[in-house]
Amino acid sequence: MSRTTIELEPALPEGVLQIFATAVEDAVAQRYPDAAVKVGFEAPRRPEFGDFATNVAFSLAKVAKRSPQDVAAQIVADVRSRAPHLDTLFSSIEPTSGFINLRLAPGIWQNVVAKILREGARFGEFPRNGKRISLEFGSANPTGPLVVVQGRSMSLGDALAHALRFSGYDVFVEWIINDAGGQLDTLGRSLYARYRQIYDPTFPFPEDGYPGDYLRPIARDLSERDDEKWVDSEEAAWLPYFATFGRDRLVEEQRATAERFGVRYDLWQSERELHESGKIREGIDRLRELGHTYEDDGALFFRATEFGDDKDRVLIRRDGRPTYFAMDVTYHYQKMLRGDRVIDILGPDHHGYIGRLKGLARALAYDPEAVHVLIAQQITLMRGSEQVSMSKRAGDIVTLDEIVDEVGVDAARFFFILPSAESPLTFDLKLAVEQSNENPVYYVQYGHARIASVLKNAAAADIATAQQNPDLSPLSHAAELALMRRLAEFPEMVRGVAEHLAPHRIARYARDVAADFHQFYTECRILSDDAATRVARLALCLATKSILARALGLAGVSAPDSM
RNA sequence: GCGGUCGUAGCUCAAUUGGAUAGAGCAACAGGCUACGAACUUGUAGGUUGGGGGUUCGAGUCCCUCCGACCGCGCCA
Repeated sequence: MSRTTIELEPALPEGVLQIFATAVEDAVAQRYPDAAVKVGFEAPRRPEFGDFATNVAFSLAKVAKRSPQDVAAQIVADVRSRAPHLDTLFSSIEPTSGFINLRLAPGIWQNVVAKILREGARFGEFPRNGKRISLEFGSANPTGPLVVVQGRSMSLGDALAHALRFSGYDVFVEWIINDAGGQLDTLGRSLYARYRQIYDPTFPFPEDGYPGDYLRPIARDLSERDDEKWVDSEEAAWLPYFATFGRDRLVEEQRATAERFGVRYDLWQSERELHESGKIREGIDRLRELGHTYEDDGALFFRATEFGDDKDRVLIRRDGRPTYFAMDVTYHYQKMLRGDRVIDILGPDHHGYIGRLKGLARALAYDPEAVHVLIAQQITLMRGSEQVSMSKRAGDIVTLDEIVDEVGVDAARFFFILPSAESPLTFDLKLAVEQSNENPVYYVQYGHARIASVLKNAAAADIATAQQNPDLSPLSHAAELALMRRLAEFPEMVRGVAEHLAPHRIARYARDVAADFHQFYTECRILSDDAATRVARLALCLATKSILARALGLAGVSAPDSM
């Protein structure tokens, strides 16, 4: 395909497939007037079957009373005779065992490269669709440092947030601070014990207190500020003070860890604030208005059994205090008010909650299908072949900060989103520390750095031409076609992440792009003696670099020019 | 006991939501730099997708049933 043809007729894969689909529909309407078919395309798993395939012949086989193989062959023959110009758009159209396999002409893929170069970071971005999403992830109790589970939750959540924004949604990212109820008292008592131990090392630590050493520096700061002021006072006097002081410090540290991890939130919602501001009533009142509550034995119940739960749930205790569930009702009610969809990423111990939250959505007259709960499954930390103990009760926690110290943000974030959220993850610290090539982030980053290195060796004039006005027609080598085809998948990949809430696809896609580039690099000399080839390949490098950086960026991983 | 999630190569995980001969990485073995970064690449080997049954042109995917693992089931948070 000549260059002028490309400019006059910027045929992109989606458009070309649409043309083919229309041709097939016309042919089918002619031959089988009663059959209503929708022509869909999929990417075959095996590359020798081409770029795309359609399975229309299978659904027609019954109506046609013929084998799918015959139907497919007939359709291809019909389409060929009716639309001979298709030969300029496809390099092959073949019926194979019932499927119709399609291979696009190289010029179509070259057009995608040109589009990437033209649009840069905006390539594949969807227009704003006006839909709002409330997305919560990472949330932890304010009673200790963030650990590896929150690391995974944040990696998944932040990548998902990026993909959703890129797909046109307005995403509101939030964190709930569980700072109400008894656990904050436990925090206060634990912190108080650490404080007293500064003056008297034999001072007993509470049986159910939060072990580990992380409260000691906070206690030290407290003693520097207040000296021995609290040593002789009553618990009623010091408990609220210590609990609040501890919470503030720990939330501050959690926020710092999140920022270091590259994650920013639109809202840090304090549970206690929901209570104190009276907002806690709103969700409960809403349920009451809708007639889904009743009083029994002095307590207020939610009729959860009418919404699929196995038991009615208490909202207000006999003593008048609202339960955790009441807070959750209110919090989710607010999320439903500010989002057309609500997405929670929860820990593995909360998956009993999925049904309850969907039931709650129905009770609140909100579409349960618009509520999504993603469970970030368990992580097993290993050091070589030895499992790292992470018992919170025993106090031997491994903090997220320690992990980042060891392996860096890039490796941690990439590793955390590599498996799907529902799949348990085994994370070997020893291998990550060794920066062994088992850690796939280096593979992808190396691809990016390798391109940067080639560009450094290229002439500035060649790069300028490649960026601004390249003739891409020399790109026809198998490795070049495979790479171009991969780059073209980017928008569809991001859409898939958003639609299926599957951020792990970002990491796998980035790896695939890198693999296709490395193969291209091995098989094709970029800085060729032939000027036309050289400029075209430099253009392909620029497009690849842009897509790699974009994919890594979605995952929150840096794209270095050298490493 | 009830409910949820899951079970795929020796290990860690995919599989475009029902498509063709189930794919990658690591580990193992055998190859590839006098040229742009070998942190790369080519090939070989590795499987009854936990077992069995069903639905249909077609099942890792959907239904039933066993086996096994993890987890939830409080007027705790």
